[in-house]
Amino acid sequence: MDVDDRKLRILQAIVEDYILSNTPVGSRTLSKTCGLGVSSATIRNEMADLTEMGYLIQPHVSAGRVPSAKAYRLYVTRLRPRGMTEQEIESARRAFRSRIRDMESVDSQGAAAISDLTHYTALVLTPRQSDLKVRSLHLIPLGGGRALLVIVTDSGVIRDTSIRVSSRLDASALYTIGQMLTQRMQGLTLRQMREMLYGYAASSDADARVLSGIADLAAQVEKQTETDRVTVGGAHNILYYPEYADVTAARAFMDALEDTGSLMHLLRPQENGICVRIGPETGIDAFRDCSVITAPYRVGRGHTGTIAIAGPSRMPYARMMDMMGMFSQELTDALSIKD
Amino acid sequence: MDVDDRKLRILQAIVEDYILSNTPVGSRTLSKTCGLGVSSATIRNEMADLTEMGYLIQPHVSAGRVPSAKAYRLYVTRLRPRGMTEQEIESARRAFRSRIRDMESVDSQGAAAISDLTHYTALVLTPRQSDLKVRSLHLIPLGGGRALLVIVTDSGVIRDTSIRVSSRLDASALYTIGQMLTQRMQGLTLRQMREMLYGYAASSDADARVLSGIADLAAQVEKQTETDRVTVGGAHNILYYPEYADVTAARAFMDALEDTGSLMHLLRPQENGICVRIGPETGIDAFRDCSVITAPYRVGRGHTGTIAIAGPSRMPYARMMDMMGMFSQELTDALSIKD
DNA sequence: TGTTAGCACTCGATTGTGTTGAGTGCTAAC
DNA sequence: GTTAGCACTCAACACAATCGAGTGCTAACA
Repeated sequence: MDVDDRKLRILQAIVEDYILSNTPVGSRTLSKTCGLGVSSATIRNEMADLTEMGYLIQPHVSAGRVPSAKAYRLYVTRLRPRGMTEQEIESARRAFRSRIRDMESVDSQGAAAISDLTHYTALVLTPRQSDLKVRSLHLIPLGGGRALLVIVTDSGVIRDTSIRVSSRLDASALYTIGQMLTQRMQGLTLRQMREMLYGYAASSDADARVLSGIADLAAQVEKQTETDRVTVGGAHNILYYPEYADVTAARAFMDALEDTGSLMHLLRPQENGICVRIGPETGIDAFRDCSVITAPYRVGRGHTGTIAIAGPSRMPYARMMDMMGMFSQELTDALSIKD
Repeated sequence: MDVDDRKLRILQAIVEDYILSNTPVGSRTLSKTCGLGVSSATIRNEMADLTEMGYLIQPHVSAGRVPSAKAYRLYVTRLRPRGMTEQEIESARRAFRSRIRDMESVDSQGAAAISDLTHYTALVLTPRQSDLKVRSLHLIPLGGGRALLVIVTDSGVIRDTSIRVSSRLDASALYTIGQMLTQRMQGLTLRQMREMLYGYAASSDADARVLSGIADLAAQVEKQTETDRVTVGGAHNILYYPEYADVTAARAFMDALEDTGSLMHLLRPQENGICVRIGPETGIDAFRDCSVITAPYRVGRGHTGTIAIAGPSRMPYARMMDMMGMFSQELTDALSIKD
């Protein structure tokens, strides 16, 4: 048995009805709305086929049908109707732009903006940065034997940490040390730099000793750059979906959001742009009835992060994919250095 | 009628039983647990009195009694038993310390740590910073006509923003400008500095023009320093309390957390250290059945922020107050500059 | 005067029983 | 292949019955 055109149209009508109503769709209503001009009995026959093929699920015998994950998958890949209009996208774009003014905290601001604009839970994977190339290093005196280390990389992303230094060093001394460090480290990746710093710390090199906490520094750099980071925003949005009227369901969802390990796996950058994972495709048990739409964004040259939204599988996929595409564009734009 | 010693003991037993069980407390169980050696009938008489006085609430005629906000208030002010042991505090302290390594993002890290350690929702009010005094200013080249502005203040808090500069300026030129700016601005408050910057932008002063986006800069400084910020962490924790088994309740709570205006009012620093607001005392309608414990923390000299936890009024007050005291100490410690 | 045993009473929670109605599957006719 | 007709199913709802924890009150007691 294959999915002919009529079955496809019926399936589409069911999916779209269910996305709006969140109630099982019956043959009667369907015969009116799907526009095929056939009776409910015919629809019933088709629906029985679609159920047998695994596209529809019957909660119980006298209820209508609910789309399965397989149905959504078909819906997303073979059908893709009604995305957002150009105007809708533009107005969302403006709203998004106004919310990511500062590049520094793109993760938290981005997650907040994305969740607010989509009404889903937003995820932002900030990529590991140990492959970024060092452009320059700067030391700024904070007083009290501490200095702020600012690392400028080729992607414009800035890492800053406060480190301990000898309190004898004044502003200009620190400036000079910064210049010296820049000279030595320029062009290295952050990982290479870290290793070089560990090397200095091990040797009792005269230059090394000017920074009393140089091993500390290397460790800090490692900590901040070696791991990906996942930021979650708008988790509470799911409470507004009737799917999560049961608190235990909501709890399971939120607990899954705390498991950064599996989230990272889920958000691992994909080659192929915007990517939809439906239900079991997410690989996360608590997301069995959820869908996740991911989109990459580029930071500088080639380093990619991921943004995502997560919500009930009953999701207006086309619209959300348009949204995610726009977010991805905007972030990449905002984070690229123009020079 | 006044609250004599026996009434007090009964009230205490009820509050403590209810905090643990979250079910209305009956006279029968109470006569066994409160250790007064009187029968349930006697207890019933006392409970009737306490109900009349407004300390207890009867959900319905055949249920036990539930403490009112007034009862919790009495419990917190007149009785205060069983806080945390020295060991418990020390072990929590160690856990907390290990989680606020970086001073930079004390708000988000602090909120996360506090909510994890208390299992309540954590709030952090980062104080307005426009009264902080400028210690030094630094400009770091980012390439592409942008520079990072770092402002070091007397409390060691650093604000950094990326601003637009003339692309002709190289690292050393920016360093010199930074020194110059430091000379002029040192000792001013951030607010005064902002006004001076606006002044520069208005005049066509030669010095002003080196920074092409000087008005932009002033606006940024204003935006980042003029407003208090509230950071929320662990909002999902409330889903674990049976009080919020109903999603609408959980939703109301989370919505209240989005209303930064009233939260700020709630978190406005208090003179008197750790402060407990019970139910209506919070002044927030959605927190009618919640309690909020706030504690101040000091940033540098005199500028205070606030940390808080929010959760069901049924809360182990003494333990939580001990916790908050410890957090407050630790944060103040971590944020004070030793020089 | 305070305490206690006894007892009738209340009312939420639980369980059980119809009733309803949306929606199905099947069959026979078109 | 399509459709009308019809028996059937089963969640949802409403309603009644039962249960029991806990009360308030009264009368007896120390």
